[in-house]
Amino acid sequence: MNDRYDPSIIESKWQQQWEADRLYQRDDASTAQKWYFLTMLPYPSGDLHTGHWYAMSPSDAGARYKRMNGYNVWLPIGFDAFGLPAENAAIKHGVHPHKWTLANIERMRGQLRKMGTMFDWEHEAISCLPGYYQWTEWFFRKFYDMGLAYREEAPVDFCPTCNTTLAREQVWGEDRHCERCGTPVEIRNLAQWKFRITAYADELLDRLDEIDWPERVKTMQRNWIGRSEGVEFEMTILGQEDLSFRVFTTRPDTTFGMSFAVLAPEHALVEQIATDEQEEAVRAYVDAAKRKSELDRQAEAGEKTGIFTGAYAINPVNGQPVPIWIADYVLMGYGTGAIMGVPAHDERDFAFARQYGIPTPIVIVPDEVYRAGEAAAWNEQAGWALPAAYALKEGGVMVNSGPFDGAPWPHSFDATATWLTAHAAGERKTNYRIRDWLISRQRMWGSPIPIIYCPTCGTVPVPYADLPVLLPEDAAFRPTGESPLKYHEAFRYVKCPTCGGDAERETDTMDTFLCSSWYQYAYVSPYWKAGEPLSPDDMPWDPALGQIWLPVDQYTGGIEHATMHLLYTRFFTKAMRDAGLVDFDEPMLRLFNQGMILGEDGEKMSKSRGNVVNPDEYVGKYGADVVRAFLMFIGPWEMGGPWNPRAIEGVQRFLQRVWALIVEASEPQGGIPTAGQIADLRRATHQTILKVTEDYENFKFNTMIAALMGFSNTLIEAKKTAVVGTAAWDEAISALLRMMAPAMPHISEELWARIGQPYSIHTQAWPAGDPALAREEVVEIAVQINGKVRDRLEIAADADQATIEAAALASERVQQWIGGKSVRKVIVVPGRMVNIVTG
RNA sequence: GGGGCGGUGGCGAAAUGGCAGACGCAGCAGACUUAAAAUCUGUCGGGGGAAGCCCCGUGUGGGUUCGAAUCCCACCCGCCCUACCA
Repeated sequence: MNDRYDPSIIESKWQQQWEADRLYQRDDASTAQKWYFLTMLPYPSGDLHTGHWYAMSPSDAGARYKRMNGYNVWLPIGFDAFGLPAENAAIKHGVHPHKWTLANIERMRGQLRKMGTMFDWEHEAISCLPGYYQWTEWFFRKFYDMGLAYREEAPVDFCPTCNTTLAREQVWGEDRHCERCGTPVEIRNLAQWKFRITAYADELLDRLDEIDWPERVKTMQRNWIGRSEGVEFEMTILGQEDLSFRVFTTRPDTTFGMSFAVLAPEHALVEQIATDEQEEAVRAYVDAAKRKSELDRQAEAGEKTGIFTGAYAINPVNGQPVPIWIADYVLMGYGTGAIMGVPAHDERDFAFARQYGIPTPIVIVPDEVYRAGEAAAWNEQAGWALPAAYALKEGGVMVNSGPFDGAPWPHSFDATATWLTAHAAGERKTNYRIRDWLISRQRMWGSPIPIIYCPTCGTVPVPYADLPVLLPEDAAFRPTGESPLKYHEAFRYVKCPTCGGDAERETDTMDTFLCSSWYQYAYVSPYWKAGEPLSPDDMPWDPALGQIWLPVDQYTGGIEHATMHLLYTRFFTKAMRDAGLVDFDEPMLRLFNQGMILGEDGEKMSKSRGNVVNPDEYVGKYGADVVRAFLMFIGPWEMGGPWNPRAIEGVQRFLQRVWALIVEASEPQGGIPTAGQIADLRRATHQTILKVTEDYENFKFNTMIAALMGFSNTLIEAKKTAVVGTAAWDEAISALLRMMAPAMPHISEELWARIGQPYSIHTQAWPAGDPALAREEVVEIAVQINGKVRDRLEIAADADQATIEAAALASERVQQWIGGKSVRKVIVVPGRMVNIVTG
């Protein structure tokens, strides 16, 4: 029998065995503590790539580790199966997206099985099947009833390549490009469906403090939500007291410093207030602003342009008139679309004032300056004062502000806010950067939006009992990328569910991020109530099972979803809670973001760079265990890093050595092992268990593998001695295999069987590390003189400080280095080192 | 412009206030072999020395400390996010 390590034989053998035994099937009856481990579901592009392996195999190891520690672990899998590539394939090859998608899924299932994960295939969910998307539609309908879904005509981002609108979160980068295809987006005015995610802005922000997520993601979400507290108040127009506009500011304490006001070009008041002399120029500016693309506006960020309207507004705090300008640096979409210009205390206003020679009175000075009575020196003639002024908030004091002079931050905010509330129709207001989630997509391959437009009844939601609105199976795809639904008469022209008259169906479909916003719930009981009529009182999953498994305990996935999927699914959960579907607030309690696996050249893998690593090739050559362990060994999981085709051989050698260690007979050793040999072996075993356990807990897979390599090297040495066959030896081998099991499930199962242990290693208990056995008896201590190592001492590990100090000073070498100098100080760190400081 | 992460041998990296470079890759030398592959053994940050050893070394410059890759300040470089949000 050829007894070399041959993964091609053992891996498929055990994969079949596990599946036949339903080893990883979810256990709903267990009394053990449940652990819902979720890794972001893949898009069925057709091939599992290295990135999937990098995300999934450590996740699987983490889940398996938890299982061996007594948890009732569930690791489900499914496919995010709606989306553009399927539609593009349909246009190109004439194959229906449904067929293309399911063929890809079939192929990827095979690849995923070869990874040797503990995925529970019996609860697989595919988002493009009617049994799944009936619930995606049901959620839309539910949110519509709750007032969380609404339709609005507004300027929106449109990707000309994908031929659809996008959510604000899906427009990336400086050039505002489409997150999927990279094309810069255009702005279009369209009637689109939106979800009122802004209704949860506060909660989405505040509950970030409650979840164990990476700070990085939390920061990104905080910035994205962008809450700012301020005051909105009214300004009237000089000579036209019936006209007014409102401005929003976070710095009411600077109102006395207002030297102009600005309206956004789209502001409704613009036409009314422009004076006759200025009217033409204002109209030209507004027209130019309209024509300017988002890109142009970006390109000239910093450079300010604007036009004077000829009108003046009254600053409510001092009754002074200030010129009203139009400028495109003020955005209609944020706040009120109008601002007060305080150039001395706002960088943007300053740039604008500079451009047009507007005065910049200083109204806030540093506390020290005020107390020293030097506030007068801080005026706009002093060039140094202005740059120092605009960042002033904390530690600033109001000056040149009438009755408020001397008010410090934050009292200055409160006092002026109160005054503006009483005297300028003001109110405290919180503004957010986050916008409502635009969910309409002008594409066919997504969940239909269950809405019917009736000339008589208006917008009518599809009745719950009529869900789901099914996608047609005979859609004709157009090379232009236009949605076939628009041209599908049977789909589009329907009777109104209310009046029975002729009506039209909404032909836009929903953003596929809706599908993934609730997939962790869909896994609980996939395709729940498929084929049955639905009602508003339904649950989208079996509530008894949901009680057991929800919410997700550990989530893993890439950082790229920080302000998309991870925000949307949090919103969904809060809306679901308010609909009475769940009784918790957050969908995923812990999150870990793995890094990105790069090509050999250290660059992102891409076909155009030609640096794509095909995992199948390496799995064929080395086996899944080697590929898994190698990906974990590369470096810290959160860091990612380049693929190195040579380094993988080191991991292969490691597994081959472990194989030989256990399978090959040892040279018979005469004699009996010494107590010291046994103690050394057990110490190595328990030290490794403690280290490896800690590393699995913290997802530090790279040092976990390194520790196992070190331990196996120790055992290979020990195999040459008489310890082989002792209880300590058996303990070591058993522990080694169980520690390898989560990361390298096949080889450990095979070797476990070969040493005669009961199937399966994956249902065994995790080895317990004993700190007493792991403790060193004798340690080497470095002796430093003035911080430089001059000697090393072997000393009992439990020696006290005095003993260590005496031993160090007794050393001849140490005395030589001290020379005649006096010892000023001796620092002893037990078990580590001594530092002798001489004078 | 703002925010975040990072910079350690030829390479991937350990070490997060206590002996820098664990573990692995590559390299070098050797064993086995007719030879090669595979495997095994040794070596492997730089400089000096016959050697015991000594000096230098974690992007750069300062600082705190008995002691700094680790903490603080300033700067340089790389990557990611964000961008006129009042």
